[in-house]
Amino acid sequence: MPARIEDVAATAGVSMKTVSRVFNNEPNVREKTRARVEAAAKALNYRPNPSARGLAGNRSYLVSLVFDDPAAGSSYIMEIIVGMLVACEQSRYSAMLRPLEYASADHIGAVEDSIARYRPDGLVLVPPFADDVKLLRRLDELGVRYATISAKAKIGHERVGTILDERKASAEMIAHAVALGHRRIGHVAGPLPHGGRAWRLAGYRDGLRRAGLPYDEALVVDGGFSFEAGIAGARHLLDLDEPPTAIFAANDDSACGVMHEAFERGLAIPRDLSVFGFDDTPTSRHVWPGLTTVRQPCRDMGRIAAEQLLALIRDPTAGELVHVPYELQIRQSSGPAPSRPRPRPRSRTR
Amino acid sequence: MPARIEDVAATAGVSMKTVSRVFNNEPNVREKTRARVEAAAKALNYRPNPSARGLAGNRSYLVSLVFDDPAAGSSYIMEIIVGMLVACEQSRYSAMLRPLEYASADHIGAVEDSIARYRPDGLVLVPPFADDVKLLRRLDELGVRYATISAKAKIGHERVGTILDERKASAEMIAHAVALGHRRIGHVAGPLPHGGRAWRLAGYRDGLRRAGLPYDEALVVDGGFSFEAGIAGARHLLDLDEPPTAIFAANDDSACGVMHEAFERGLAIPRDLSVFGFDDTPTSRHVWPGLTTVRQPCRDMGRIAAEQLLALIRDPTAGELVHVPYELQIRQSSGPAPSRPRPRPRSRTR
DNA sequence: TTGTAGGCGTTATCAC
DNA sequence: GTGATAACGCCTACAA
Repeated sequence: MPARIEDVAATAGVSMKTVSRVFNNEPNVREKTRARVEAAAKALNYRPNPSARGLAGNRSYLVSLVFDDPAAGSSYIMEIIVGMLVACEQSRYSAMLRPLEYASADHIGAVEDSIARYRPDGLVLVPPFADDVKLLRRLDELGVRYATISAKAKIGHERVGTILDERKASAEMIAHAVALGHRRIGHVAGPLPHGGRAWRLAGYRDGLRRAGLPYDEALVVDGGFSFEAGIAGARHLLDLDEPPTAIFAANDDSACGVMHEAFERGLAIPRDLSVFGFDDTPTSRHVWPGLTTVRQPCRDMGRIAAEQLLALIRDPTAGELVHVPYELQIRQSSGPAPSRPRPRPRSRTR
Repeated sequence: MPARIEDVAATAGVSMKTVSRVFNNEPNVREKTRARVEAAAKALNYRPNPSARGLAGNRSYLVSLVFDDPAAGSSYIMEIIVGMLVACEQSRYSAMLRPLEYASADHIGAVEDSIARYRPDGLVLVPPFADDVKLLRRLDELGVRYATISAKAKIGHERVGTILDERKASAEMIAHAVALGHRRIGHVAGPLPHGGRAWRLAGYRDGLRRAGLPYDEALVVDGGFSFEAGIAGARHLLDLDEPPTAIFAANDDSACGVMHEAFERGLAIPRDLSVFGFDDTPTSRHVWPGLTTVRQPCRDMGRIAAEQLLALIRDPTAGELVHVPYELQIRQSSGPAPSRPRPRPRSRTR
């Protein structure tokens, strides 16, 4: 029922190929012809049939975002995909979501399977997939194009995508804490297989070192990116004989867990404890007090990664790794270090 | 490079059509033949080419989720789409996201445009699109199939999808407040064009009526679904000569705004003010105290809506509107009404 | 600068 | 139950 390229050609009085040229921005079309074709297309409300285009061109005009399923629901992923959609729109591509279980026995097989099924022209990978050397190597073998969104190019496999220097951002966050007078700063680290963990932890250590503060292993607790991990981490740290006056959590969800546990103990934030997060999720603005955290420009990252990927798809030598800026969001969860030892925990205030 | 249906046919010693029949679960294939085909397909790692399938079958095997762009980032949308993906996976469909601006001059045109461009076999609509009579009528005219996710079938246009009785849920929430002794209950209503507003407001009124409490217009403030709207709404309500002892916000984001404003004024929750939300976003668990709210099974809703839509696509007489259950999540933001008048606001406690 | 022929990999039609 | 053949709508290659 919809108009076909043939109809447009007939209306414009040109061949199908000319219409095709116009729609694909190919050269060798006289301006006047181009205008005539465009008018005809508009009159007929012509849109190229994506399936036909894909079949004939041996492409799917599809890029997929590969991420860890448990992260579904996070605003991070949503922002990335919306950014990707922006980039895709302009290139007549579409974007699809592939939540896969990174922890599963054969996550690389799952990625391959997804590729075989949907035949995307390329992938956008976020951590932990973006940090997985084996996966990247396999994709290279298969000749599958991909863009990575990550904290650092680790292995030279990453060719295009975005990089946000999480290590530097974390160090800056620690510097902020130090400037507020904090000397004992705890860290609830990210989950083990996740790239974010290493860089944020490294930045934490950098920050301490630069401030001339010792690195105390007792102040670092293995955590995770979840609210519950934050609670557990805070319990551990606040139960220490000499608890920290500030806690840097590896992401906002776990930072919220830290705040939660502090409140449960009757601690006031930031009077008794300062808390820092990472990601700047909507939640970080919505909690009280507002959470001091690191903003990542997720939507831009998604857009840029897709743009670079599309460039790479067009031309295998094109595209680059783009550094994107982070931004400290100083809110009310961070304040001066208590001058005196913290008061004994009061009973719950509810 | 990947195996084609022809290769599978040759390997299995049957015709292409027979392979096609096997892959599409069509009848008239002997069990033994089917097994042979499946073995051949497995050996060759054959996957049907989606573009070719779409072109030949005059379908796209694609459903798209239409939602209001500003809602991007909300976990609500993310959960819906993940649910849709589950349903799609099984039917060899894929799902795509279409964030559109509902407030734009011609949002119906935008939907039509999106359909023309991507040719989905069907749409899943969430509010406010799902509540838009004009849009639904237009889609019917165009013969476009759709499923709605909404609070109530309003107009008979909705044929398949999910319904969650937000009115009843809201009334129940008010009943909960009343049971805690609250008599003056404020409401920060949702945004005007949004279906959610009307049903949640109606439920609020139902709840009051059933408790024998008067409906006081002064206690209802036009709000929105944003954190900022919650702040503004709370300011208004808490500035009243006789402020409410409980506030029911139309969603969790605005409820967080209410909590924020209460804290800014030095009020303790729930001692001085009880707060209720709607949606059960991750944030509602992460704030302190935890927000009492209404859980919607978003992932199920997405899955069911997609399932019903796919059924409708297969058979125009199939599919139905499925009622899905809500669930009150009683957390710590709701507590007994203060027996005495609220103490005068203290200075900020930070 | 423009046009023609053939094929992409599947499904639909209809015959056997 | 099974198979041959013609679409499906576009793009690539080559020709003019």
